[in-house]
Amino acid sequence: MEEEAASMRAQQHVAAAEGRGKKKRGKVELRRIEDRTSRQVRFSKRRSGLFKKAFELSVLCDAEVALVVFSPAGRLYEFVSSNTRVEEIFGRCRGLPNTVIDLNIDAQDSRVEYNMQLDLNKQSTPDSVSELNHFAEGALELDVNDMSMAQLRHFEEILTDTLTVIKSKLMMKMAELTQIERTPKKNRKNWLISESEKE
Amino acid sequence: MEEEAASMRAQQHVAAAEGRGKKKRGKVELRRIEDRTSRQVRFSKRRSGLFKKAFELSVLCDAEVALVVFSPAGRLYEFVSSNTRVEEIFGRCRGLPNTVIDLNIDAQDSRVEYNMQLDLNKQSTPDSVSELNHFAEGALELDVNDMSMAQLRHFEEILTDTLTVIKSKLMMKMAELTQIERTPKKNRKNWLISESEKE
DNA sequence: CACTATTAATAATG
DNA sequence: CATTATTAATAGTG
Repeated sequence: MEEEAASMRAQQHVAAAEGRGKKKRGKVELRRIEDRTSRQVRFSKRRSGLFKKAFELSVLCDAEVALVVFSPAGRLYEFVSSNTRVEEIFGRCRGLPNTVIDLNIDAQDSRVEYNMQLDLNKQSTPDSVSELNHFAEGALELDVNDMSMAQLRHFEEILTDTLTVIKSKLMMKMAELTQIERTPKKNRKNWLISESEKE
Repeated sequence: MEEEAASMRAQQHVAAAEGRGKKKRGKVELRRIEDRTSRQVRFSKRRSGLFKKAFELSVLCDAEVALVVFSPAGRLYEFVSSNTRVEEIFGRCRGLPNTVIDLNIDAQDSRVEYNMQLDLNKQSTPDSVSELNHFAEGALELDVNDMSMAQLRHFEEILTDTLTVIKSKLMMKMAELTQIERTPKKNRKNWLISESEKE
């Protein structure tokens, strides 16, 4: 009775569309759930699972993950790993009135430590990156008229210096990693995004 | 080796996970995988699973799902359930300059206008200026040695972006002071401004 | 990359 | 909303 599962396992990525079977417990046909109540329940459960998976991927593999889900009711749920490029983009979603920022990580198992580390529900993350985010947001929305020329220049100077330091650190780190890296078959030169390639 | 495993499935709350060093099959500690090869493998597998889950959620619950994943190597994977508002957000993600935003004031980049529009609706206090200055000064003394590659890149991006804005504001201020102000430009396309929608 | 033993997710149920 | 029976995901391995 596992032949279906076996065949599905062969094509992991896209397919999963077969799902034809009896109404056993843990099995579900992959099509739109008609019953509204049931659909809502499934949505909540699966959304939690999906966000958890996204979180795990970001932690385990040090990947940058951004996930946005609009519920059928139009509610917005989002998850952004702490250090990602698209964070500021998703930040625009927060302006929506019906916005709900949700990160439902099960805090009852052994992953509590990491939840505390990456808890996005709390705004008081003592992370330097988060502080920088706040800092940047504030800078982006700062009224230019409230800053004098001197202030602006001072600000610019500080930012330039910091950026210089960051860039040098980046280059050192890159050189470090490329040196350690021992995979000849894959060209890992793309630290800047090139979305057209697949691996 | 596996003596403690199977029979009891009642325990769901595992608080302390650090003491157990057994390498069981389906179990993994939720922390960054150090081995690069292993991490890459895990990334591929879990990415597939995550995208599959996202796809299933979108189909089953008729939800709008948008998922973006940057691999540790910097490669971009994305999934968008349908053409929604989210899609244009992600479309913006592709177009985001990730290195240097070369913005000169003569070009009248939309970003500048975006910030100017914000200025009209917002009243900043002079306190925010000094606050930001303090923040920026503190940023200089951040220990970047402890930051990961992704953090550094993100940091760099934030700084670059902020610096660009500051520079443009400087130039605006200069232009304003020297009274070479131009005629107001026509309304350009909004730079990712989400209007309030609800259902 | 295919396979299998485990764990994790979750559909149905109380 | 908690529990349980199933299925699905996946960690380790050849």
